[in-house]
Amino acid sequence: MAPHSRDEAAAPGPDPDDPRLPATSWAVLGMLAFEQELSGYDIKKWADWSLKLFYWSPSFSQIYGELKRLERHGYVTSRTVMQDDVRGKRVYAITPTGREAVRTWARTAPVETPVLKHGVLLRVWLGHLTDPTRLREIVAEHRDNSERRRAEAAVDTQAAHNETAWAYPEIALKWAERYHAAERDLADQMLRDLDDLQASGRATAPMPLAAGSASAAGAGARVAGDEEG
Amino acid sequence: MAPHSRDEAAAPGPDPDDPRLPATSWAVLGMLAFEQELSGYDIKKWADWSLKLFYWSPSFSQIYGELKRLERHGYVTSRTVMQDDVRGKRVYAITPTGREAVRTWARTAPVETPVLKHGVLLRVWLGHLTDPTRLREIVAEHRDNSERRRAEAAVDTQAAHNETAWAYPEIALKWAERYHAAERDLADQMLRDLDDLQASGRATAPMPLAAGSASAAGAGARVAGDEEG
DNA sequence: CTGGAGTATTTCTATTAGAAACACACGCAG
DNA sequence: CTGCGTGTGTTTCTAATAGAAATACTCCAG
Repeated sequence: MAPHSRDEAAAPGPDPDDPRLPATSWAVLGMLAFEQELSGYDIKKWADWSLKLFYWSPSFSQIYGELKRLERHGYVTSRTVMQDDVRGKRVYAITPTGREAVRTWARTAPVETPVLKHGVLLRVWLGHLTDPTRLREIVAEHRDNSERRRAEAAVDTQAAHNETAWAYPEIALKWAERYHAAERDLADQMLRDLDDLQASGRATAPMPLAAGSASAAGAGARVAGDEEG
Repeated sequence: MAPHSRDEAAAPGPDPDDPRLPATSWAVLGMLAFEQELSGYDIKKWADWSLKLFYWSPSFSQIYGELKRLERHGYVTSRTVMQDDVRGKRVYAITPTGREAVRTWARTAPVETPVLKHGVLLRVWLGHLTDPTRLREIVAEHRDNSERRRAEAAVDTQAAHNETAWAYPEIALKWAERYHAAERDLADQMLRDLDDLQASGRATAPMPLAAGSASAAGAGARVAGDEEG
């Protein structure tokens, strides 16, 4: 087995510095840092509402799991509040230790590459597999979706603007608004590129199925060119 | 147990339609659709080189796993080629069935939301946890990284332009070039927003640790406001 | 001949996505 | 009043994914 992995169930108390928690932990702890008791359900809804515009919303399973882990670390405490006589829910609040930890993370974590997985672009990249009309439809739909998300972000930006103390979320949401506007415009430009390709007649036959496609896969794939035994 | 889950080790032959494979499977199969025998290693290198600019590059473990699954489905075949007398490698080639399957996927798969996980934005959103100078540094570093990726994409776009038959990858790479340029410009705009916030004096004290932060978490968090038992 | 870089693949663990199951409350249509 | 859908709130399960590391062998430089 590994030397001791990166255990975290060892001591009951909080860790000395910040243990290397995944980004989602910090996101959850960060939400709690806005001074408010929140249940797992609250966090999920809030994330869906606003965080998802620039940071993929975590699943229920993960949120509840993270909350338990954060509690083990002493970063949050929880209590059960009753809503009617039988039903209760567990709400979490950040501790001073947790606040310190999330501050340290925000200050010192390395600047990482944003994760982007753009299915539409993958399909454009593989454009020779689809007929041009359908491909155009796909990109057009993506453009419309981007505009929809832009509008959503604009509404949320307004909402944040009206609340004092939401200065930073407002800046992030403004960024999201511009980001999704850019996505929309990028889609439009790509639509034009696609049309130009059509007009130039080089489309739909990029990879002759038989015949001399020897140098086909070009630069990236030439690696497989010197084998045979 | 579930009715029959979505088994895929059932029949040895290829599936009737397209079994619901994850996106990564299609990405791998799509690369093989460029007519070329490729090893797992080749695919990884190629993905790192170009796909990662718009579609997060899969890990070795996943690529090798996907190749085995694709072979079980009859979408690819493999053979071992010798490079010297002892060392060999396994290269994969797409089958007609596989080509048909990836075509069907490209044509019919729903247009899905791109996955974005932007750590930098998360930290801006939580800006009140960091001192403004450090936050500015983080965003500035992100801007520089974006410009670097933009330049990378520009080089690759050129390379694709010179190869015939790379029309669609070229369009995708052109998109990537503009995308990362947009990211760079968005970071610059956000830097200005951050400076404005500083100038207006509303920074660093958005969340009074004590005192009347009753309505603090605002719109999204008001959910926890009507409890107590 | 030792060390590092590149090729090539496998194994392991932790993180993450997503669906589903469960449980209860509330309002509304039949 | 009975069932049905919707919303709250949480847990459990499976599969997908990221990332590091182990293995192993080659070639080249010092």
